[in-house]
Amino acid sequence: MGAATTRLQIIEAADRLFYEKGFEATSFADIAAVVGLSRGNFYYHFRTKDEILGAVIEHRLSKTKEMLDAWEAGAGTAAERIRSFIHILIVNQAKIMAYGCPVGTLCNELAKLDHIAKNDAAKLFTLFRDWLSCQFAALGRETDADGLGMHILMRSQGVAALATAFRDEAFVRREVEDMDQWLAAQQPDPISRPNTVSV
Amino acid sequence: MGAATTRLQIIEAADRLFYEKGFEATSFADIAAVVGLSRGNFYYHFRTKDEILGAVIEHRLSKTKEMLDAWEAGAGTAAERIRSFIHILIVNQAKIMAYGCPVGTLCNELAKLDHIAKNDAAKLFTLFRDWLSCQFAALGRETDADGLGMHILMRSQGVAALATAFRDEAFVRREVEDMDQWLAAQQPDPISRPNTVSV
DNA sequence: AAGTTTCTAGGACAATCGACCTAGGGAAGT
DNA sequence: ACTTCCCTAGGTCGATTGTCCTAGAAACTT
Repeated sequence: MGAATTRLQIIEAADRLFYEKGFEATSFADIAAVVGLSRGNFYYHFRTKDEILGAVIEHRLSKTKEMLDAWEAGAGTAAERIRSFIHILIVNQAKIMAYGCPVGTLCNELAKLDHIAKNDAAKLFTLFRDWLSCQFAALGRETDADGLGMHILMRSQGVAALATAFRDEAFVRREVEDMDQWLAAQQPDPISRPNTVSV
Repeated sequence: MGAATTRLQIIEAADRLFYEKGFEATSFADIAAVVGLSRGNFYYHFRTKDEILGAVIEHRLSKTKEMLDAWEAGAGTAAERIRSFIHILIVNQAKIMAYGCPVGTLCNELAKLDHIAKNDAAKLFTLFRDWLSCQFAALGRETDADGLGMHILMRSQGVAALATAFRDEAFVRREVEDMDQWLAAQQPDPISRPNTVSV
């Protein structure tokens, strides 16, 4: 088995464990046990825990970028793409109710630890933020696209947090529906329409 | 110095450290150092870490209950009381941007650890949930009071999560203002008005 | 086939963790 | 004065942590 394969296996195992157990609560031994490696061999691939964390964040960034690019390449409208984002809460409901949002919980843990990589983890949020901003701009809301994107991001974070605490499926469904309705009610910004722009 | 005093000092130190560093990342030694106790003496007051966690949660529950009761006893309207809750995000902005919401982050950590006390921590949310539900009922929204309360709770959780990740004061202000406007737009439920109730 | 690089296994390290024990200080009551 | 009991200090325990080292197997090159 190639080193690249083993490395990827380690990253994916660490990715899952960091999500399900938390970064600090996951030990070298935990990851090695999942992949089926000795702790010594493990050290060959990653020398420090921070190194694994960096690789996991990078891996998540590229996976997320891939997902967003795939949505972008799809045939739907900008509104449909935003709906795809909102409905992550439904698709991943079981995991979110058990462990929360992978991005939000990691950022929170690293913030508390005052970890060097806390800003890198926040880049995952920035990825979603910029993508959402793009979609709202495509919807004709160039003026407040970033604010609208942050609003959707904020709501999905809030739903995820309460879903973990209360484990209430009906609540998640209700709030997702409310977000859908909110999105449908968003109209193109009149200020940005060509005929109203002051030239 | 009385034992009760020492015990309270330990609880308050643990409360702060659990919030700022996280439950797992806080050690016996950390708490003892803050209070100025030896680890041995510490053991006299609390035998296990879970015992401290239980005391901290209980302490937070009673402090929160006290705060909500004080708001309830105040002279304002139900809408003003709800606004008091929303504006926690402004009052505690600095700490929230550094460490997130004390309730949300603790619930998340305990959920990941699958800790025995995770449901006890969630009771802190229930406290806010029930109180908010009461306020919306007093506002004339008996029918969907719980849903509206959960909505506000959800939003404040979302704002706290993104505030920690982005450290953007303007975002917090904007979203708090949006919540205020949303609240002001809530009208009494027509179904629950006496003249429309079917008797 | 020989040599060289890549990968793996398992042990060892100091440090820290939660947990536990015991000896003694000190105030209170008799 | 003396006993009793609440409180404190410091040491110790095994387990686990992240980190590191070395010997050897496996794979590739020539």
